[in-house]
Amino acid sequence: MLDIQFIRDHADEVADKSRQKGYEVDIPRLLELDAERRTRLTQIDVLRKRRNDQAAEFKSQKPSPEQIESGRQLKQELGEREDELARIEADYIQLLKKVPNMPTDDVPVGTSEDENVEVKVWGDKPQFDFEPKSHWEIGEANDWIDKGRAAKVTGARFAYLKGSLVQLQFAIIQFVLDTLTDQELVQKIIDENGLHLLAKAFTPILPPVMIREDVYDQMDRLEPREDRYHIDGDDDNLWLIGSAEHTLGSMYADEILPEADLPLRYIGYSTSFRQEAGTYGKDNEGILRMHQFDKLEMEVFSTPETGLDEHKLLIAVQEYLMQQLGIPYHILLKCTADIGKPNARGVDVEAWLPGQGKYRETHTADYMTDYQARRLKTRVKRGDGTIDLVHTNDATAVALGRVMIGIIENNQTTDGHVRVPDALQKYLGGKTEI
RNA sequence: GGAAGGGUGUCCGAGUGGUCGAAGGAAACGGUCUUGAAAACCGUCGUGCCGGCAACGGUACCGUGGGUUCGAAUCCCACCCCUUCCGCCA
Repeated sequence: MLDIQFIRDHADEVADKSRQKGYEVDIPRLLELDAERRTRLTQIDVLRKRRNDQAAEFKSQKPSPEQIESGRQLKQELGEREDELARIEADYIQLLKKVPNMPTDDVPVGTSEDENVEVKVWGDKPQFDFEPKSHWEIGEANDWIDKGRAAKVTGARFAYLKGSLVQLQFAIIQFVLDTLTDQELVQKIIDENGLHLLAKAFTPILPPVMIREDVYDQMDRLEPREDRYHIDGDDDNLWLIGSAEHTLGSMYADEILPEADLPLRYIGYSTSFRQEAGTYGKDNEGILRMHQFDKLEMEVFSTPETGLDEHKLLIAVQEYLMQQLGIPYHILLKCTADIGKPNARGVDVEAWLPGQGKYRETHTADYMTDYQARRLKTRVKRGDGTIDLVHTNDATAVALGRVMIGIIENNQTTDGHVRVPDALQKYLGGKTEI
């Protein structure tokens, strides 16, 4: 949610930028409701003061029947006014929640993901003296991926992963955890990128994979619901998370953190669940688009001043990991239409997939400024005693399925095996090929 | 699932109808003392909203929502969450 004071002060800008992000919000109507709400609130405060004064008077001397009657009338009027205000406020909040976060100045304006801007290309695309295969061809040949039996048991977009592919997944997990918990390495990445940040390692964390509806909504990630899985229960209102971000970013809701504790950097591991609504027929082969996939996710809580640098740190970590794994990639600065409602800035890393002959998204980095924190009420108490909303950042460290596709397709050998990236060999018992 | 207890400020914790935005303690911040530090002592010390240039004033908030009352942290109802014991169980 955006700060109403900011909207009052920058009404035109908010309307413009909301439109650029693809959200049509009636800002004049919102301001009208805001003004109405404030007028009513002032009137109600006057009535409340009268009630409080009266009550203070009655406590010292017994009220007469007439005084009790006037108090009763006051209560009734107050009740009516408060009901009116509640109705106005409900409309006001509903509209306020629709206003998206404002993009930072360097976010390109665009109307679809086609207008994302390529800002960097890394790595040489591998040259093969044979026709490169897709990951599903290699996966099936090696008995690593069984979608047929998964379809029987759970339906489309599920898979059994087997054998060496599973060991590869655990090797990547261990590699990433070792990397991000290494404070010296984090320091090195910060220094190399000229960031002004504390060298603090990431804390590994296993979050819940279910989330309460109210918290999901506060994170501003409940919509579109068609892409979420709801869990039916007698008295639970739980959803399956679509990303570890959902339960990581909300963990400090309603808390005021001491500034000395920041930044809080987490590396979470969890399964993610997505209905993939509206993707019928898209990416049906292989394991690129699944209803269920595992992911290592970074989440950072920071002061407002360091939020943007933390965002850049997360992108730098993504690059470091891809380079260590030797997967060619490029980076897209996402345009206004593609960054997402709570985002101020967003970047995608896309891996080169020789089997498909194109780049496909493997990572995303989202900078939310204080937009999520405002509704979650996650705040920081500064050294001088003032209270501010924290800034939140989340970013993929590794989406296991998609990164494994990158490894399989880029490192495939003539005889249909896969070369293990140097960085992972020690986690696979020294194996150089699977 | 059964039984009991409980949710109060950054934290711990008192408070069963008006004198309570809330005792006391801790932490934090400022100061005195000290060569310095610790200790001791003094002081400051919740958040949101509305109005105001500001000092400040008003109002709301004691898990959430409703109710009773002239008046609710305190009484009633519902819900959420936590703890303990029993049952079941990876």
